[in-house]
Amino acid sequence: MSASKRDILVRRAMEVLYRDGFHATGMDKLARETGVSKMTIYKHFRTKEDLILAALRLRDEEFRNRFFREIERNAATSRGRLLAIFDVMKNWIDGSDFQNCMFIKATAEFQDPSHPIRKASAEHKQALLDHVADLARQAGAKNARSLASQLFMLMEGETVAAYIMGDKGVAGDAKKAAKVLIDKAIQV
Amino acid sequence: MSASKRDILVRRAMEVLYRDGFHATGMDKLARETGVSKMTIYKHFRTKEDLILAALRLRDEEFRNRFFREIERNAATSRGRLLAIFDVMKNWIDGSDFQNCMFIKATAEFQDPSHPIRKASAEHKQALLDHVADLARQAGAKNARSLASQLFMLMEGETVAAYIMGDKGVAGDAKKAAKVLIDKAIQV
DNA sequence: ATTGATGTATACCGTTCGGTATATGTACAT
DNA sequence: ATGTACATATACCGAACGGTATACATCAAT
Repeated sequence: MSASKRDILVRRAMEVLYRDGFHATGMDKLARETGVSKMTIYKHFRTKEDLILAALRLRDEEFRNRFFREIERNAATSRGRLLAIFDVMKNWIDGSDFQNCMFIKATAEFQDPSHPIRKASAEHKQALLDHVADLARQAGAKNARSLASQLFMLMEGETVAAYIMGDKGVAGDAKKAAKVLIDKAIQV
Repeated sequence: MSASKRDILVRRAMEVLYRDGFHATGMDKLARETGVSKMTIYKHFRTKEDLILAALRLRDEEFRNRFFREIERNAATSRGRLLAIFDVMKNWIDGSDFQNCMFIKATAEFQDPSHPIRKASAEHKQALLDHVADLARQAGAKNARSLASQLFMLMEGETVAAYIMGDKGVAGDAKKAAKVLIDKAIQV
């Protein structure tokens, strides 16, 4: 199997796991939907858990890259980018492939905080938070870590609210709240 | 089986499902942990799904009651109660039995939005949001629905952030953000 | 003491779970 | 043409899944 075909396996597995859940998706279904036989899957991954971890790593990498590249495209200053977060959030939520955050889903399915899947999810969120904190620091916020934490919670809450209640335009309210919090933390 | 024993079954099932997840908890484990045999469980509930729904109904009722009773106990005015939400949130998160929101977990495990479990979860969140909106209206907020939506997202984000990252004192930041948003929406 | 009704424990149903042994393909070197 | 190395399809493993048939225990009425 070529290297690129292995990538296809992980990518398709990621899509199926994101769409259908982790426990609810069996290895037979993964083999069927990725077009790679179970035997071949197990050539590359020792266990289902290892495949899930590879899928999460791919998701983490792609999501963060796309997310922050989009933000940089939308605003030039650090302060502008803090607000642009919520434009990008809206685009994500409005997109047809939005199905909650994959890491929130993963965390909800695996109960042990020391489980590798839980650790990978925590690291993903920490990386997001750290990036927001960097922006806040660059923008000259009085308490950058606190502002970042506040905006981060808005992001997470917006994601969950949009998914559970079926949107209802929460994105607008999230951005309004973000603007108030940013203005308060970064006085001109 | 007495009526109260059925209540015990639902309560214990709720605790186990909340702790271990929905797909990861089989009927054998539920029988073992509730002390009620499978046969007897199926006398009262046609399917596992029906039992889950009963557990969610119990959780919804108890959580909302406790949550808002606690808020009323903590503040007298509507405006004070909007802020007190985040003290009660902190108490919940700091409690030893905090394991994320049961409805966020349920939503993460069941992918079909029209599934009864998803509907029950959406209704729970809608009821919470409505209550917050009532408080905002009573407090004389300029745009009560929008303020409620913003505070609601903070609540959800705080819950998820605390669970995924293992707290790290997000509650303090959530309350600070809430105060700013409330002050902005309710001018003295 | 015996009967009948009801509640429950046990053992089982077919299916699917994560994971593997094996047999068949297929491509290439000789 | 034939041997060889490797990818894959199939069929299978024991265990656990959601759900049920059945045998037994309990107790009230006679």
